[in-house]
Amino acid sequence: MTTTRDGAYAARLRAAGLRPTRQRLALAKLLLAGPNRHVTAEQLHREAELNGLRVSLATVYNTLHQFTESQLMREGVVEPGRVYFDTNMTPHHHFYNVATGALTDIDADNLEIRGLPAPPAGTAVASVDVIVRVSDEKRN
Amino acid sequence: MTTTRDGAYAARLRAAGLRPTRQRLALAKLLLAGPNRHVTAEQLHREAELNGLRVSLATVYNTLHQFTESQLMREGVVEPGRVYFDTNMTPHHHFYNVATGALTDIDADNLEIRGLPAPPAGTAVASVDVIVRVSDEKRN
DNA sequence: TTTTTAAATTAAAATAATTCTAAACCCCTT
DNA sequence: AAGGGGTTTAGAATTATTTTAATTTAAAAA
Repeated sequence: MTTTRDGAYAARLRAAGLRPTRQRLALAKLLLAGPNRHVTAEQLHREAELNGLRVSLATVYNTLHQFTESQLMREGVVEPGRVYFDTNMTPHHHFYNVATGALTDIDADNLEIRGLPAPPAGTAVASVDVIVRVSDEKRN
Repeated sequence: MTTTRDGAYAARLRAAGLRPTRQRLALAKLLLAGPNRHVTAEQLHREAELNGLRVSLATVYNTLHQFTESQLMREGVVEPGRVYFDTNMTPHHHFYNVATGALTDIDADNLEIRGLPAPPAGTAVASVDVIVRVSDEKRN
């Protein structure tokens, strides 16, 4: 009965077809425990090291991409050079604070976009991404 | 009366506070004559050379950024690594063909977004960007 | 268990996109 | 025509990311 002594994250990784290695498990825990987050590879790498995990940056990149392919998270850009990985897999959009770089989720459920023209001939809409750029108010 | 014998592009550059140098004039002509376009620095560089203009890639980057600062065009990203410069200065959004990379403008006038929540405390909306990802239809 | 195998990890090199540097150049004013 | 400061340029440097080739490790086979 001690055959499959496995954590919940290991199970999720296996379900995604990924072997639950030490580094993948640790990164999954950092990313997927607690609330949704937006991270860069560099940030996650630093965070991992602070938590005592020794991983190369290349592995962080690999892992983030694999997680993205496996639908455990998704990838996006808000402006040139600002790539982030997002653990929120529900349909949503973003507020993007141009001053701080902070991203805040906008639930797609309450958002309605009307007046969208037909997509170019021969194509069909796959997804819609809304980025609302915000800046500090009161500033003149 | 022959004092200001200047083309229309030279005038636009001057108005933007940019000296109408040979390369800036040539790039402005390539970019701003004809219909609106979406280009990468690399593309514009190649195009310039095909048209007999000798410019370094660094100058193309500089020029595109200067034009962007001067509101002659704007800059955007659709996915990591895909940065483009857009000569359409009217409020608009984009269809993005993920297969071909093609961008098509969506006039913002007819588009309505409702249900947007209040921006994070202390911030105000600066702009909204909608990217509609499309892919070839009929594909299964 | 031990062995085997294929996948995962790593450091380091490679690549891609963009920016910087310092020197040469050119637009404009005088 | 000349001078000066902005502009261009080749090439080096930087940043972010990917690849490589060797080493390690998880899982399957023996």
